[in-house]
Amino acid sequence: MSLPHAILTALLERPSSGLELTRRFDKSIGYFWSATHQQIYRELGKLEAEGHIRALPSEQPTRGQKKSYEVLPAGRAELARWTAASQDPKPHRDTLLLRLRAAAVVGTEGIEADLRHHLALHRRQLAEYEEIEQRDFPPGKGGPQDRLRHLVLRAGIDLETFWTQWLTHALEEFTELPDRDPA
Amino acid sequence: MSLPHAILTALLERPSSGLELTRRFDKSIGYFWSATHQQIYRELGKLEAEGHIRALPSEQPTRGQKKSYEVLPAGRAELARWTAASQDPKPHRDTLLLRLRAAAVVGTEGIEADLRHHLALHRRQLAEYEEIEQRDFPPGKGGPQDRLRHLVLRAGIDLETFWTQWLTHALEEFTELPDRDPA
DNA sequence: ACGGTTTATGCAACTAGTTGCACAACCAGG
DNA sequence: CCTGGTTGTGCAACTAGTTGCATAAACCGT
Repeated sequence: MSLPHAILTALLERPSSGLELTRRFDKSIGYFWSATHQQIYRELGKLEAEGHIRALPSEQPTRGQKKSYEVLPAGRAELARWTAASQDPKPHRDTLLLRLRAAAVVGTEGIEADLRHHLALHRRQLAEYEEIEQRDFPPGKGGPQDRLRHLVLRAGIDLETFWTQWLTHALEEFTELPDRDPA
Repeated sequence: MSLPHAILTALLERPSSGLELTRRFDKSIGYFWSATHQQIYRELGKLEAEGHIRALPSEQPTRGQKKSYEVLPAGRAELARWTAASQDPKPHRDTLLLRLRAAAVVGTEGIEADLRHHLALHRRQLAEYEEIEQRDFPPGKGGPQDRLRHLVLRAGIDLETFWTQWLTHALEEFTELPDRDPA
């Protein structure tokens, strides 16, 4: 039940069309809640039907015509309600760790290359986050809103840092491992 | 497409019935790939139909009768194939970070209590992992299989460590925050 | 031998997310 | 002007995971 609230947050930050939202998800909110454009369009339809958002009345659009949305008071209220309500953390899932565990049983064939691949991706993401931090959060100032957003970004940075370190360590272990199949 | 492979791994480690699997998922594999008993039963049915596993022929069971499964060669081969094949990491989703971002727009009401709740859960999980580490991975020895499994456990420990630190830091920030609504 | 609890398996319906494709408008270049 | 790429919206079908419930046997006290 998070996607509609992710969209409400994004729309409160700035009213947008479906595609604009999709792009903004790709490089901001999507870092911790990704969504495809189809999910977003479907959800926009629902939110509009529920009276949480409305299309900006600039022109009446048809297919292929841009359509922007803004949040209505009911939508803001719903977002505030959801934000304040406590939620149990969903168990997280990680395919790579699963594969490593499987590798302990059926052999490590092929995994090392993939560890390198993941390492490269995490390094790239880390660099991107750090760039954003330098651009958007210069040291020492910013109101409460900025403090919160910075906190979220820090989580991203620290997570990526963790993964690059862990993957580096894992690769070191691999070089020490006898490379025969343990099965 | 990970659940069947998680099950194959678990069954290779030890043949089990559906409920035994469910319990083992709750306190081992489920740490990074959780599943409910319904998912597991459904998947066991599919895996059996595909010839990847078979019911141990101890007795012919009906409803309410324990039924254990073991992995067939075809199942082991499939697991090896899947383990070796490279996969793109799935984007991860985190409701708490999303809520924090929403809080920057609609106010921080109620979130602080939940941060404390999450902190408690992560601390508990961390303690559990560390207990497992002491019990199952005494320093200095172990074959390649143990090295790999320890590596996976380390990822869990380091992740929980990260979260406890980040949440602690976040709570500190909160005490410094003016507690009025930024909206 | 009965009734209640626990153990164990399973179906059905639902919710969320993904994939593949269709289609309209709009914008260049020849 | 028409053709082919890009932008933007959207439907339909599929896959994965969750929730709620049904059912059967086993075990246990009285």
